Amino acid sequence: MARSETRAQIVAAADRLIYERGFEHTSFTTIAEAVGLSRGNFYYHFKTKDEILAAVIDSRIETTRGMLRCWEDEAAEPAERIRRFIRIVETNGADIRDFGCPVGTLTAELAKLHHPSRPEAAALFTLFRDWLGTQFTALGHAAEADAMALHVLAFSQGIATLANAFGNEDFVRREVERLEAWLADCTSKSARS
Amino acid sequence: MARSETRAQIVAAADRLIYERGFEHTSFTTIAEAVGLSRGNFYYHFKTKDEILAAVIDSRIETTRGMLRCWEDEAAEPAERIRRFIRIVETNGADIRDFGCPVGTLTAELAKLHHPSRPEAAALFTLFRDWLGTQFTALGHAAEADAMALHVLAFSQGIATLANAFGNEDFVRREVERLEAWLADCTSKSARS
DNA sequence: ATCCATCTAGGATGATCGTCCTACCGGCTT
DNA sequence: AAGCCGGTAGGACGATCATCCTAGATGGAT
Repeated sequence: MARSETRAQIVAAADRLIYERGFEHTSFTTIAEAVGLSRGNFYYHFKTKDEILAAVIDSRIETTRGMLRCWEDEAAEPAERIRRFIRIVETNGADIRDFGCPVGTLTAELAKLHHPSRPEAAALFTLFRDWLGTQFTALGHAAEADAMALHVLAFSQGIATLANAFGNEDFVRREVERLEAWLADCTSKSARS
Repeated sequence: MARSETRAQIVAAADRLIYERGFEHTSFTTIAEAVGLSRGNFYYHFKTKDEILAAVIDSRIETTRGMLRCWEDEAAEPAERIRRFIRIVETNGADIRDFGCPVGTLTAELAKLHHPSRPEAAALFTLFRDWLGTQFTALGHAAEADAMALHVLAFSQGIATLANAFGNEDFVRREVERLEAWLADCTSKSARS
């Protein structure tokens, strides 16, 4: 198989495994078995475990960029775009209940490990933060756009954490509605002004 | 030294280490060095690593119970009690910026590990949930008390996660104010009815 | 058919992990 | 003084980890 193909397969498998089991608890052997390759062969594709992590984070950044672009294409209205973001916790409900938010849990783990890739993981948050900020600016809240973006981000993280802890889907819908109500309130204010 | 004393020392050291580095990344050796005991001596006090974790969680539950009782003693007003809870993210600001919320990060890690002590860790959340629910009931919101408790809990978790990711203290204060404003709105509603 | 670059398999290495065992020490009882 | 017992030290154990190396397989170009 071509080098890049195998690499992509490894990254895809590692991505999922790191999400499900955490970075530290994901071993070379586990990834190798998932891809169907021999353990020793990894050195040819990735020299260190940290290199795999970096590739996974890069891949996630690329995927996220694509998702944001997709939301921009599908929805012209900034408020509707933000709603797309808010609803991921429902869309990916099952995964979040089982494994939490991929971004939040990875960032938290890397922080505890003092891992060099921690800033890159946090950059995933920044991606959402900036994109949401752009949408709030478009809604006419330029001055508070970043604060509002962080609010939406934080709220979503909280929902994900508790959904994972309690496994309660009623709660998720309720909090999503609460956040959407807050958003509707924001847009009505911007329409008035 | 008496058995119970050493045990308490081990639990205290393990508690802190598990918070700072995560459960999996905290080894027997690390805890032993922190307490100043020999590695092998642990078997006398704790037969397995999971046993230490269970003891740490029990200790945290007891500490939390004490903190909640303290808030009840210090503040007669339910709204003020809830505000005490909300402000932990500021009180423990430095720790949260470095290591996140002790409850949230531990629960998330144990979920990924499919660890048998996961329910016990989640019970820490339940402790706060029930206590907050009691306060909201006292405020006259019996019907939505649990939902409101979960909302406060989720909000706090979100703040903690992002504070850890971005290390931004302005954000923490802003979101705390937002949550306190929401709470003030709730109490004014209950006063009116 | 030969050759070379690409890719793979599988084992060796040293470190660290949780776990366990046994020899030891010091203070108390008798 | 003798003996016991709660507490300790330190090393051995097998497993697993990330990493590294080397021998072999594959397949297209010559």
